[in-house]
Amino acid sequence: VGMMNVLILAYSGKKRYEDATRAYRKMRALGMEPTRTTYNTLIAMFARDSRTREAEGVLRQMQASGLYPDVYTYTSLLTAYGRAGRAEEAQAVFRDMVMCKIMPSPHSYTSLVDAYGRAGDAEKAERVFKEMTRKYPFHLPGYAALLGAYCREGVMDKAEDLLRRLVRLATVPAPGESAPMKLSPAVFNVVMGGYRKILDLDRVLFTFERMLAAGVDADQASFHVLIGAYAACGDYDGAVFAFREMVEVAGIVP
RNA sequence: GAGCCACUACAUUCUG
Repeated sequence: VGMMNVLILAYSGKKRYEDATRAYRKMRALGMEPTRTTYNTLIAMFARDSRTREAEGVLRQMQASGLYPDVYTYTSLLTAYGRAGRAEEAQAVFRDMVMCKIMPSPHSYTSLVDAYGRAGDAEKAERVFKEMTRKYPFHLPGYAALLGAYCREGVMDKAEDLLRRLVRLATVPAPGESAPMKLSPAVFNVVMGGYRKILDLDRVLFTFERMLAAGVDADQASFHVLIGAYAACGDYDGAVFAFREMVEVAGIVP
């Protein structure tokens, strides 16, 4: 069973839905009992692609086999509805989770923040974010999700404020910690992406520099945004330059 | 019994 789970996980990572579900069916045909991990893996696979219908189907099979959803299951369902732009249903899942005494993890909060962000409701995204930071003050994906919400709405001043707070947070160790929090390139990438969308190349570059100044290394996504920003603004020399920088730093071409 | 870590779940670009 463990080996089948690994196989299904491998398929799900490559988005081979047919193969993954076939492996799952074969499992049952061979008389093996799928575990919670089996179901969770399948649900997550569909969730990432906003295939809520299929995710729900797997959930029902999971329940039919007597297994209860856990925090992984619920978080994937949050992701499924969130990515599908169905924030209210994500909220319903969240309530359900709490009612069933499953403690939402930082992942869960992030998915719900993201759900509201995608639905264009930055207000509610903010509310969930605040709730998250009460329990998990330093969960970077949660910050990135809210930054993304602001960027999608084009309220870059709010994104700036939040990013500034984050950079400030990272200059000083948290209470009880010896080292300051290490920021991820992703939080900068999100903001760069927001500026790219409104074709503000200066701010994209400024944010990029700020990331380096904060001691954070640009990753592949950073360069993709950067190159895309140059291109979108018609600066092809800049794009080529950024591309060369990327290769020189160790990036690879997708 | 407790604490770290790892596992199936979270955010940013592109690809599919």
